[in-house]
Amino acid sequence: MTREDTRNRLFRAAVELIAEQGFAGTTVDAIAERAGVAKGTVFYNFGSKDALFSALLDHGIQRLTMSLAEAAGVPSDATPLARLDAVVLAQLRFFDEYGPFARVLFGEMWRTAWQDAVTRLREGALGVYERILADAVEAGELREDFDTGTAATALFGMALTVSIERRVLRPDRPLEEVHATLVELIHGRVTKSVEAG
Amino acid sequence: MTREDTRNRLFRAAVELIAEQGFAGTTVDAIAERAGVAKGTVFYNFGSKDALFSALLDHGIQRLTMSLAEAAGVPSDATPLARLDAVVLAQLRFFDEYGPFARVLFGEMWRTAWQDAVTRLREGALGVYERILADAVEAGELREDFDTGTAATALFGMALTVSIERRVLRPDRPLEEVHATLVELIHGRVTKSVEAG
Amino acid sequence: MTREDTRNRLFRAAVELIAEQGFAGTTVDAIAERAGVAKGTVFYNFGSKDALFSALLDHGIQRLTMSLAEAAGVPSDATPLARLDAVVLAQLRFFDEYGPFARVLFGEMWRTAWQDAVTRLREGALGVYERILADAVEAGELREDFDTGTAATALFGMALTVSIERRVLRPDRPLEEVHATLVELIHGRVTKSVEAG
Amino acid sequence: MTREDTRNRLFRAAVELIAEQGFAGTTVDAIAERAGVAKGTVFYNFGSKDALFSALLDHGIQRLTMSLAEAAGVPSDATPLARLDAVVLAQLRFFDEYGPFARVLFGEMWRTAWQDAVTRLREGALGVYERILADAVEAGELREDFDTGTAATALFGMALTVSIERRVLRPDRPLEEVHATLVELIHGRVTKSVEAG
DNA sequence: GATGAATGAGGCTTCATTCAT
DNA sequence: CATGAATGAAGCCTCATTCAT
Repeated sequence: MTREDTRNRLFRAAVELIAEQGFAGTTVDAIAERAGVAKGTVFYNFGSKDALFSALLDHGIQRLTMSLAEAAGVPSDATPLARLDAVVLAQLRFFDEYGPFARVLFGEMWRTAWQDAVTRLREGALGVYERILADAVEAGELREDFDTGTAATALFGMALTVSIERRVLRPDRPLEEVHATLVELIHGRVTKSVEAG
Repeated sequence: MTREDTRNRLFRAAVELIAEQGFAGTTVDAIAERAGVAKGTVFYNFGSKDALFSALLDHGIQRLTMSLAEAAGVPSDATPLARLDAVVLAQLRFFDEYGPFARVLFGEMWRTAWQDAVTRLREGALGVYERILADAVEAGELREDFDTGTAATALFGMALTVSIERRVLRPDRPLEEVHATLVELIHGRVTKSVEAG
Repeated sequence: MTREDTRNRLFRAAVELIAEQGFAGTTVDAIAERAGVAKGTVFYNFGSKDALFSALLDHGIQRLTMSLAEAAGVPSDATPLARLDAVVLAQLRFFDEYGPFARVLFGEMWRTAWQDAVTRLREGALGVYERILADAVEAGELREDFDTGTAATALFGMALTVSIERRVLRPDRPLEEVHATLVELIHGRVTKSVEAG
Repeated sequence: MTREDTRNRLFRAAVELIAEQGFAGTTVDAIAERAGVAKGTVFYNFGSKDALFSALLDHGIQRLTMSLAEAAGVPSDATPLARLDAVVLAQLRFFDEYGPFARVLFGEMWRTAWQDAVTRLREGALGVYERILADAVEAGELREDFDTGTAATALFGMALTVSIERRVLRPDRPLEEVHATLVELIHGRVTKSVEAG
């Protein structure tokens, strides 16, 4: 499957380069060179730089969604809270493994050009968070009119921002410690002694 | 002060356009046109497109830092927790008012080109969060080795992400409700009934 | 004869597309697609895009020449003038049937690249006109030093231009009316009343 | 007027090159080089290669129309027939002087891309012919239902084709002889002895 | 005979920057 | 102080052609 091989190599090269230098800062020349093919091959396989990026976004979002969804469902009888922790950890792990993609998502996602991708992200990754929160509402753990949409975005953005900052400024910090801090934050340990006091 | 006028108009035009189309997607031509001046004037006043953007980032970060710092300090005798809420509200308000800037920050901040700006952001805006958390540690409200740096980033990223999403997808939602949701999240209301149960 | 089939389909596709978009505006990809074959097949059968076009021009010029020659010779004892009318009608009919070819001829014939084809056209189609005019000279119907070459070109260009314009702007107009107008023009009806007066 | 100078030089260079090699065969690089400016200047002044060509077509058509109209109107009391001869001569002269333009017109005019230009040509240059023929109809020199539109196209195409052929194959032939031949053709000298006989 | 993935030279276009006015 | 015409490096993209299957 030569064709598929070529596409995959281009994919990988594009993700890496765009993560390093942004979409605009990455030339098709560079992508082709890193993939070890001629420039024309990029266009033969994807039609345009934009289309390549779009396919790339789709692919990443799909993988991210699957990772979070899997974490959210195992074990299926866990409390919403436990599942929330698992999803946050899954998100941190995903961006740890596919670090470049986090940067891409962060940097380019809000361009109006990729609104479709944003929609898919909302329905996919954010949807996982939102469903857990909705379960918590249903289970009586959150008040009826809790804004699960905003909260889902907040949790996702929190993990995303922390992931990027860790990569850029403190790559040596263990993932588990970061996760512990976030969990503590979410679970209200911050206010515990205050409320206790 | 014609000079200052021109600079301000260029500033505003640049922020708006970069927010809409990103840094790379914004041309100096477009900035000049929206500001109502000739293209040469941009270079006469700022030297280069990068320098304009850099000045713009600095300005925004400085204002943001001041907003957060002010919120953090009034009233000075409040508990760390109350001050944290106030800072989150201040951040939401800032991005509500200077919305385009949030997008700029979100999209371009992590480019290696603007590392200085990131550093200033850390020392400024994130510093405000971090100091409050440090106060909480000192006050015994958080355990000694709590990672205030990561938590500060998480809180900042949470408010930032929510601000942008609100502007893009739900601009009619009252700011206060969004703030209430975030505060609830941070304060552990999410887990309350669970822990209570 | 699969081979011949393929060649014919490529021929038709090429003529149509080149007529619509010109030689340079027509891609080998488009020709292959319209012919329903793979791109490589074009090169397998014709060697190059230029060679395909060349073969196409030759074929068209040969057919055109045959059409005109046939009209010029039947009946063989007609006056030069009657034969001229018949040739003009034949040319109009030819371009009515092979309309796209007229556009191709019109648009690309004068490129220095296809000088050979022009030569063949001169010797063929224009030659038919020229021979009739020469007959008229010989028959004393035209003065000895009448420039039959220029006149042949003029008559040919007249019919060609009118053919194209009819296809583009007035396809509903009956061919016979167009022919009548041209004949009237050539035969000097334009000046008749003047001369009569 | 540096700007206008530049535009004019680009104009001239473009006409020459496009006449020599066709629109598609002419690169913007070549146009810029012949005009003695940088490539970017072409786009600064005309926006695109297409726009340059469009402007060029417009300009040529306007000039051609003016030349023909002038010839058609002087002297104003001449018979329609005399004015027709004058217009044919004017067209030959125009293409003799602006020879390259004839090729451009001939080769590119029928592309659907330039339909506007074709419309202007019809209303302009062809209109001049048509008006004279209409005058002839009104003056009783032509029958009432004579198709002046088709005849105008025929006369125009005749002169156009002859002009190009002369440039390509017989540039030494005096213009006046060519004109004489065409006039003879139009005026029915071809048929004279026949009708007389 | 036919295919279609891959190529790479070459084209059009963009745009930050310069500079003479 | 400000202008805007001009620049040219650099980018995206097209497409005729090749070749292994």
